[in-house]
Amino acid sequence: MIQTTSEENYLKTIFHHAGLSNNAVTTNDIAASLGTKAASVTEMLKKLSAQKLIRYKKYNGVTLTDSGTKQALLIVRKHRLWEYFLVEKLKFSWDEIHEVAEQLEHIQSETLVERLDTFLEHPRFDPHGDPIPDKKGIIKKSDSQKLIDVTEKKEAIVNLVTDQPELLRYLSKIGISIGSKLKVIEKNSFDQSMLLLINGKSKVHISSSIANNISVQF
Amino acid sequence: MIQTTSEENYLKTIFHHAGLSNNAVTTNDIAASLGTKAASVTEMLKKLSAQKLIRYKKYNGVTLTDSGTKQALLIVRKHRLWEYFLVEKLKFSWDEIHEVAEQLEHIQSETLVERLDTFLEHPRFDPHGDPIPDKKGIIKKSDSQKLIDVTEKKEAIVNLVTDQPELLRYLSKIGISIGSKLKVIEKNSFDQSMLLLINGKSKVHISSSIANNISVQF
DNA sequence: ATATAAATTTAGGCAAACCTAAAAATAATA
DNA sequence: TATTATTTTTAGGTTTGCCTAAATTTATAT
Ligand SMILES: [Mn+2]
Ligand SMILES: [Mn+2]
Ligand SMILES: [Mn+2]
Ligand SMILES: [Mn+2]
Repeated sequence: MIQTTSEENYLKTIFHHAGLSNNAVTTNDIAASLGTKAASVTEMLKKLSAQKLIRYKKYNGVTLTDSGTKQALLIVRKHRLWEYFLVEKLKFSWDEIHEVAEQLEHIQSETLVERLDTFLEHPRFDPHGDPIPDKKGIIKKSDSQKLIDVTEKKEAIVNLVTDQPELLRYLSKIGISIGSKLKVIEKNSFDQSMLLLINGKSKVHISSSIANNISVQF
Repeated sequence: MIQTTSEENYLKTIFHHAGLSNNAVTTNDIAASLGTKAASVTEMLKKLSAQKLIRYKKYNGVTLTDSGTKQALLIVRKHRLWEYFLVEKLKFSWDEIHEVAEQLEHIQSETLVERLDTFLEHPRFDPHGDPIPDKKGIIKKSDSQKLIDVTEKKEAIVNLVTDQPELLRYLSKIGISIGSKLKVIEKNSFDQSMLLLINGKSKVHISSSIANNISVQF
């Protein structure tokens, strides 16, 4: 069965909130993410539940069924493939793409997704480092940790940042991108802010809320 | 002001029916094209008229205003650019693209259109030979005539076919594509059917309804 | 010129997706 | 535990874009 754009957005939001272990997601969280009101969410949950895309028990939050997860993964796949396309082929910068991908992810055509994937040579990560689910919905998660949790003073490589335009523009400004080498020079235990050495060159001080949105691997 | 997908489809339909001289288009024609009912069309015409995208006088059909024409041209531009992309980059065949382009043409992002156009190196015609309006909405129309009107027995080159999947598949089957060289060997004055020589090789008999959907130049 | 037919508009409804305000259930706190 | 606060659901509306059926206007044919 084909979903409406709105239904797809709800599925995707539930997926993002639930995390890999498919935790229950609350009505309010969904409303906040989608910029709608709780009453609207409740209505939609009933519809999705009737289609067996979610498990819904009044007042108990929702989880995705296998079918719902599959749908959500396909939308995420499309979103990330399009983001990759926009950056690699159309030369968009990483902070300009999310909005457009939000529209493109709803284009209905199985052929389109697969041919796009082929054209792009099966990319594994989108421009923010988020993994692109394969055709079967399989995501291989790389081992990375949040920069804020890094204690060692070894060199770390940026492999994931949060897809938020303002953050992304700020990171560009201070010279951080996917693949950047970071060394934590100093960590303020009071406010969790950090002094970083970026690519062995510039020293930059970042707040904890920035550090919380960057992940690295060693 | 931003139009809904539905409004955009109405504008585009009116544009296609009106032709270059912007003739008045009837309610019924619009309804037939869009697969809606006349009553629904009347309703939408009022909305478009209120936005000054069309000139509408009850019972008198509609014409596009300059603003409406501009909008319609942009949608046509997007449709054709995406069709070109699907064929040239994603290796779709010319009969598979219309449906997908119908969706893609409604993606809202000026930057996207312009970067796509640049990426594709400013194509002038879509895969069916339809001209792609430039950024300013200017279409350069090539001098071509319908195959059905060809009398001379000179060699003609196919430069435009109607974008209808079934027709396109049939043309592919008999070996006609954009750029094919055709010579009219025989013309039946009773049913307007023709015997063609295609690319100097195969002889094929086509009905008038096929000949009516192919245009050529000399 | 009338009568009939066709095209168009109006009237009244429906479904999707949103809303606000009120009611009900659950959670937190005194 | 009783009270208060928060979360969620229900009830009742709105807008968009569609529908059918009936009324109206315009076109066609006798
Ligand atoms: Mn994104
Ligand atoms: Mn992303
Ligand atoms: Mn087309
Ligand atoms: Mn075309």
